[in-house]
Amino acid sequence: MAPEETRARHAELVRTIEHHAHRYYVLDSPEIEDSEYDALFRDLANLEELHPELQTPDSPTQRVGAAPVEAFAKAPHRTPMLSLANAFGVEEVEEFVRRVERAVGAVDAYVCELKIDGLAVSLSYKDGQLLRGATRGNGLEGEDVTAQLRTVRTIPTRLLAGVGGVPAEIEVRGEVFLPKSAFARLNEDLDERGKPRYANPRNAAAGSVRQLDPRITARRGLRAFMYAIDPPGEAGTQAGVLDALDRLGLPTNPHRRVVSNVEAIAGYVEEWRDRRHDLDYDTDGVVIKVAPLALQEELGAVARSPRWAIAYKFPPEEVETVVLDIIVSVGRTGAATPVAVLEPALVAGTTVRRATLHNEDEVARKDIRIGDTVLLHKAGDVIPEVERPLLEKRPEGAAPWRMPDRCPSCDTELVREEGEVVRRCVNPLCPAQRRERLRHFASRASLNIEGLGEAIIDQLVDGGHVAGAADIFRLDKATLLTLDGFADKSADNLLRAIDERRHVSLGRLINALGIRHVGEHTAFTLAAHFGTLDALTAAGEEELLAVEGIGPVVARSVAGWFASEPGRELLRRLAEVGVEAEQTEASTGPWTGQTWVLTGGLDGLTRPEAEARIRALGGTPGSSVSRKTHAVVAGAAPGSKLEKAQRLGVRVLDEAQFLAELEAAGG
DNA sequence: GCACCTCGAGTTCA
DNA sequence: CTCGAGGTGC
Repeated sequence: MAPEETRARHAELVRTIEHHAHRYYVLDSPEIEDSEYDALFRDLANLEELHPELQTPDSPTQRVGAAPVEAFAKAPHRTPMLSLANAFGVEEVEEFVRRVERAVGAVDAYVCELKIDGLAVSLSYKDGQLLRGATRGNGLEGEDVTAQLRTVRTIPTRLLAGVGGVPAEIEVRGEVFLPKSAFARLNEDLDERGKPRYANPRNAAAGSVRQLDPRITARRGLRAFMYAIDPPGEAGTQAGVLDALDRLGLPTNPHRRVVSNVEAIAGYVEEWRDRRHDLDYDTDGVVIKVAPLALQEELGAVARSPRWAIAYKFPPEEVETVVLDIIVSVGRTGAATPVAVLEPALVAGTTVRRATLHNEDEVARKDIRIGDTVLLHKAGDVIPEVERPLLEKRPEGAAPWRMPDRCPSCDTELVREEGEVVRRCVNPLCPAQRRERLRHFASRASLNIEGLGEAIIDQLVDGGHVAGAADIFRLDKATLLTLDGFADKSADNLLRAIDERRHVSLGRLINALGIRHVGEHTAFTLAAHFGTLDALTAAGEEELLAVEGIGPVVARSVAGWFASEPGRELLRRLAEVGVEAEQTEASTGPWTGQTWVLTGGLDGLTRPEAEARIRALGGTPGSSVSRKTHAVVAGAAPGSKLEKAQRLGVRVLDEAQFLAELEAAGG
């Protein structure tokens, strides 16, 4: 290559890389894959290696590769980095607005910004060049992490020159964070190398910035959003500050909003309470700032926080709480499950009092003891999960938990079968099991008797009105009226709901019987194969084994149930009260053989509706993603299934595309 | 015999 | 959602 060509190629690479980096931080919209970016980057590095004279201090390649340092130098802040006062409810935000407006009169503009859960930093630029990067530290003095922050792709080493040129000397402040996706990759990598994981993205970001070797920082994939600038220059409001940062090529968060009253602030908070889960970074709240900088100055600061801003904190997703007790609940199959009774704690918007501990091995593995202070979070934002005990807070004398030997409900011995993890109560007459079987019988996937919920079943059992499933169909109005909260109308409604279920689909009825190893899916498979309850009753183990998806364990369980005295008795009594199965036919359609998996919330239709429409076309609604999954429909706030689908290369549709495909298929 | 997919069972709160 | 375990295919 001729020297001028080389020079031109070098300049082009630098321009392209800076352009893409700019898309990343100003617009938060990557145009290209990381791998493509990395390839461009390698080209540039190779070129500079061959032609060192082309390399300048602000070349993108100079972001990485600085030598490790021994320790961090102290970095005093020119003006203190304040922290914000917190508001834990919307009322406290209202209070803040009142306080502000009492002091300076009506305010017509507030800026709402997402509060990024990362690490506060300050960047100093001189004549447009990144001079120093520092952590917040104690607010007065932080640590000099210039070499580390230089590796953050979205932090420009050189500011863009706008219309007015680049300010001679400025300091900007913001938050450095690790995207959730990069966090997941990092932990996977640490696992592989047998190193301890980071507990959350914030810790990982802090740990990555505080790497003495910036080359390690460079590999972590940190990003940043800036929100303050000093001096503000022409900007007259906080919104103007953010725009000015954009113009300089500094990364800002795009999801900000200027509002004029407290209702609109509450609206922003409400909107992002859920939407934030769709972002690839953690947010722990919303920062509300009085927009005009003149008013900010007038309001000033008290102690260590400004009076013109407040941080609204979302309810925490992870909290500490105390295990008051570990009780054992008995399911319909007799399975004894340990459940932690907790000091009520607010997590992700709800008060949690209990959390399953799955089984005794799990309790032992996590070593959870009564009296322990534990870390509690919500798996998939719904199911509370005890993560781990905080050993440093363990009370003296707390003993390891032991599974009881006897059923808490009927005092029968609990048996743990060879090779199984669960212990079971083997008494078929156990009251706890009987109650759970009734709940299962009436539940949504079984007979779906509307209005016959757990509380009412408990009352019916406790009052001696119902012992077995068939007794439900013998209930009369006088009995119902003796129950709590039942009046004329509610009693009639429940009786009608029960009566409607004397005719149900065979699949539902089989599921309702509560045969071990037979759930919703297998029940419908059996219904489709045998067609009638009589045919299924007559089927032997061999005949069952021939059914696709039925193996020896299930075949034995089904045949055994229909041959057993309690099984035959239940069938006899159900027939007596007029419960009959309807013939069911397997539906086939354009989607036969396709498994569709739904994740996240749908807008236009409910989950059961969506599943019904998939079935109507012959498809199968699935619950977990594998390579064989036909497609994944990702609604709002999709869970881990989306990630898995992407990893396996399974097609992902949004709700609109899903509806379009449904219509196209004739459903 | 193993890997991978599916399914069952248990659980939380409003 | 998670865990364990049954079923199937290589």
